[in-house]
Amino acid sequence: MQSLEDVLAFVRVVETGGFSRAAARLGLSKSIISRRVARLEADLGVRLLNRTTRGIAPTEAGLEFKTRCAEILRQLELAREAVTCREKDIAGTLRLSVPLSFGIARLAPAIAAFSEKNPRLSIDLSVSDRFVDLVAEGFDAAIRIGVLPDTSLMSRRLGAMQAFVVASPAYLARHGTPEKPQALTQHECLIYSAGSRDTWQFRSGRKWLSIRPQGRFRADNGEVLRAAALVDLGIAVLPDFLVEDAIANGALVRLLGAWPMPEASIHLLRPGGGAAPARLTALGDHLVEWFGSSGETAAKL
Amino acid sequence: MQSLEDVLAFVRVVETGGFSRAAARLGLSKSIISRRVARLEADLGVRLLNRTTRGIAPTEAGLEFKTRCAEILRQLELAREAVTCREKDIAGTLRLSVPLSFGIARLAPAIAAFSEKNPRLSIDLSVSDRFVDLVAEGFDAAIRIGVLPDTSLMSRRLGAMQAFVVASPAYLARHGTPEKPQALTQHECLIYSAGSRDTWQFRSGRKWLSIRPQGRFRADNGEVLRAAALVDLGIAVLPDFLVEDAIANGALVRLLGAWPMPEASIHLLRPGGGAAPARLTALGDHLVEWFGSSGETAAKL
DNA sequence: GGTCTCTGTTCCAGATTATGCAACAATATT
DNA sequence: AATATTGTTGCATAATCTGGAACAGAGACC
Repeated sequence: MQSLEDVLAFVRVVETGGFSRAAARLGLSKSIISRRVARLEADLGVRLLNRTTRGIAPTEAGLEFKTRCAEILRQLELAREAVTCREKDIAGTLRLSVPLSFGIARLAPAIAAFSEKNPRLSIDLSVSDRFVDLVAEGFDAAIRIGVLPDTSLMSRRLGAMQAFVVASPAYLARHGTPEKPQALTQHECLIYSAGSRDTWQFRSGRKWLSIRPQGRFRADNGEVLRAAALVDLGIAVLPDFLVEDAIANGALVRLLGAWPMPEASIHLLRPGGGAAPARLTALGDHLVEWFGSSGETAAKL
Repeated sequence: MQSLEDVLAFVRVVETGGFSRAAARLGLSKSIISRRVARLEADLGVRLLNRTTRGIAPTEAGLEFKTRCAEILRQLELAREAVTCREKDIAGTLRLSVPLSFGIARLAPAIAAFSEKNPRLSIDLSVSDRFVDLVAEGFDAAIRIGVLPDTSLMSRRLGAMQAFVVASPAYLARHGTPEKPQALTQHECLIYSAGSRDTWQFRSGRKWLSIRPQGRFRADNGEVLRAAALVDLGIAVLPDFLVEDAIANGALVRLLGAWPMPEASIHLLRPGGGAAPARLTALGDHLVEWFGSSGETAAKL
């Protein structure tokens, strides 16, 4: 395996017509250049240069090798430029994994707007509540809500999501309205079965209150729980983006407003270390801005 | 200036799918490979691979860089050939893809002998049952047994391999010895699950007899099937090179000798047209002679 | 002819880098 | 739970690289 430094030294010697000039060109001593070319000749088993004390002349083999290697060096530079320019360019393909309900309700418009702003970028969105292996499945990034699952991933906080306790007016008419969190244990609670926690958290002054919900209905999807609440089955804890409209139109009522629930952070996750590609940084910036304004909207409810 | 060693390490990592495999291929430790690729990424300022503890996946940039650099490495090899008159010389590097069990059991000694005869030649042997793309993965040639898969490759027949029906003496003592091929259906057959055929072929006079073997044990590797036969699990069809020793020492008995199975041809494949490089022609000559004499040996069993 | 300048080569000692082993954490498999 | 495999990193040793200096050969100039 020839060393590229040997090849470069040789090519420069032929181009400049001498070892000393090549050395000056490359900012090295002439002894290094002499040695590199000699090593290249030894590796190849071919004499590339005829030497006199007054200079050099390439052999026929040397001329051919120089021609080919100058092109190879050029191709290598093009390869380097291709990958470094790409990283600085908002182009190519961006593969994203996003949560199901959040992806449809909140992210689709955000990413559509981003895509419109960056027409040279293709976006491949995979919508799933399943935890994907970003590396093995070839994703550039994932958007995740709540607890971060894997510390080997690089994360950037995009904003927050607020959970509300809600029930239908008909349910409340029949069962009464809970006046404080502890009263929930006397109610039919609609339970999210994919959560990392089996308690509902409320802030009470400086403290956090944990309530273990009881109920006969469980589901691992927020939209299903919303549907259950809308048909009067019970009290649910649901993210803002799933209940904003129903609260606005009166189909659901927000409860226990004096006991706020914790916000869940929205994060952009990506594999590995080092600098993020430009297209990911741009997406992150765009989403921070998007959720920044949307987050304020939710807080006003 | 990227180092060619770094580039080569990276290209091999992508081709083999991992650092450890690339290290084995290049005969270096995995720590060197890890560091060379990391240095290449640092030099370029671009992440080329996403890493987990279980493996790697090239980034988009990584894929592009690999594609370009594989070509650059090839051009460099062509430059070398051009000046060393390699076409007429048995020197340089010969990259070969060979089947797993056959490569280990039969080819290694043949190629070791060839290498001894040609000390200026380096040999890079890749042992795999996977079908490789000779051109894309930079192989000079492949050795294949049986059906030829791709007519765009140039092939040269080196010899043949004979399959035998075998079982252990203990299995036969317990279950009896089949007197003709049809009796195999009453036996426990050990089935090769990676074959292109689910029948066993026997010559009966001028005709071919197909028997569909029945059995509870399947494997996609000949050595596994041999091991199963040695522990009395049943009757297997195995190539000569895997059972010669066991037949010679009585651990396995050859059955149904009067109904020969078809020979499988051994071929040397290489890409493209034109004249073969001298080193490939020499290898082919050497292997023809090697299998010629070995083929006779098998026929005597 | 003598001197100077330029060329490429090789020696030498110090600086720098490469190497493989081992340990480690993470993950998958049995 | 134990084992195997993956890729990363620390460490000590070995190997290689580097530039300056010395050298020989050649040409230009006075």
